[in-house]
Amino acid sequence: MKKLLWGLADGNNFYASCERLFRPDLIKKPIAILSNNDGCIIARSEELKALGVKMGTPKFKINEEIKNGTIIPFSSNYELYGELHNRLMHTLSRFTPDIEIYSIDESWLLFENFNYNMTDYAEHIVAETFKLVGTPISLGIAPTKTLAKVANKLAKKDKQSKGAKVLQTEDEIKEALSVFPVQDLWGVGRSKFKALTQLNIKTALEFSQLPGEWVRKNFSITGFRTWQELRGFPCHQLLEETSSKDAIATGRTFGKLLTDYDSIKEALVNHAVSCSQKLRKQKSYASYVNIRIETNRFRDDLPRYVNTFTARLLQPTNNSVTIAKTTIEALDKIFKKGIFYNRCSVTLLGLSDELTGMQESLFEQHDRGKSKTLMSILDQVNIRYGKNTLKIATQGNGKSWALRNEHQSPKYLTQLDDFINITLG
DNA sequence: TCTGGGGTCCTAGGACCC
DNA sequence: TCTGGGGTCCTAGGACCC
Repeated sequence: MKKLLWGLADGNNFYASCERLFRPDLIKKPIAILSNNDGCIIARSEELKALGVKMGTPKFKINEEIKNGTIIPFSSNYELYGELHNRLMHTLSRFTPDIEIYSIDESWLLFENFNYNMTDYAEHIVAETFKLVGTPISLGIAPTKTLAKVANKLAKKDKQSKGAKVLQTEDEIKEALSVFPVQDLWGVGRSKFKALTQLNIKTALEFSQLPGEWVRKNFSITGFRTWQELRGFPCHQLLEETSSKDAIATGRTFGKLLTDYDSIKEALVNHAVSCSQKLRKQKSYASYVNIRIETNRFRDDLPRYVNTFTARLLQPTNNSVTIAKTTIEALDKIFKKGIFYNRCSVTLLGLSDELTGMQESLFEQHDRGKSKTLMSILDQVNIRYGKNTLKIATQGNGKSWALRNEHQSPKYLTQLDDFINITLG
């Protein structure tokens, strides 16, 4: 019989660790990574957590601490995190052939018939990764993905654990689940937690001991999968890296409230262009463009307006100009005057693969070659000389809606000008 | 003054067909 | 006056994730 074990490896306070890698002076200091627009906190160093600052805290609530130097803020620097992510994943793939990248700082590792002492091996992976990449990780290993998540949290919590935890025997699993809060389980969100609280279910073990039929009936298929995985039956597989996305979205909150049509149009066109680039990168075509415009949901003093519109493209395309044009048409359907907007987004839907034969309408056939050449030149220039070197006319200059990021660190690994110079004396 | 962004999966219900 | 039933496909919206 095959022996399968799942590992979940994830970066400890990943964004904060990335920033700190280039600023050793910040070791042991509370670091806050801010969302786009410097809106709220999306990652914290251990020291910031210790201060009791919660995830998602709006930045203005820590302005005082930033000013007096207690908390060090960073605007998010996705180029830096992305590059360190690449190095992390590359390094982890040395330890098993079966790896699934799950997010910017997490990956699943599948160990099939590994005859090592898994605790030793897990500790080895953690130590080697830190040595080679420089950012610390934790690793949890168990018979299913859900249990590996549990093991990973225990590895993080237990300071004696060397960053690794393996749950293998029935007794080990039972003991771990008996003290694991049910709301911390992967797949249990606010709504399931509320339902479980009403049943007086507090631990993962108690949840796993509910009757299966009852769980299936009351918690839908996703809840049932969690239940099964807790009992050691794998429901989640390893997902292939090649699978394309089903939707591609770009959206941003504006730097300030906007009322004028032109600024919103400009922002939407930029999002449309950015979506189109992502679309071409995964080599697919979109059939629908969905746009959304809305007011600030926290401003009770202003009228609330949220509206979306989905426009069908005449035929599947990945041409930035066509998608931008359709985006503007969609805006014209839902734009209202006299409204204070604070965010807009574009989502491309109905994505189809380049390779799985598309129906071409007769009169557009000869345009497709031209469009492909134009888009490929656009992409090449922008990859080589930086984002938005070459733009389409309606993209504008971004001044009216640009976001704020006042605390951006250098792009140490991806911008030549930002590389650190080391002078050997 | 100031509250992120990009995804996936599931279900209910409407539209449409025969 | 009487007005089926079952299937599929699509979409909107909820829940959850990082």
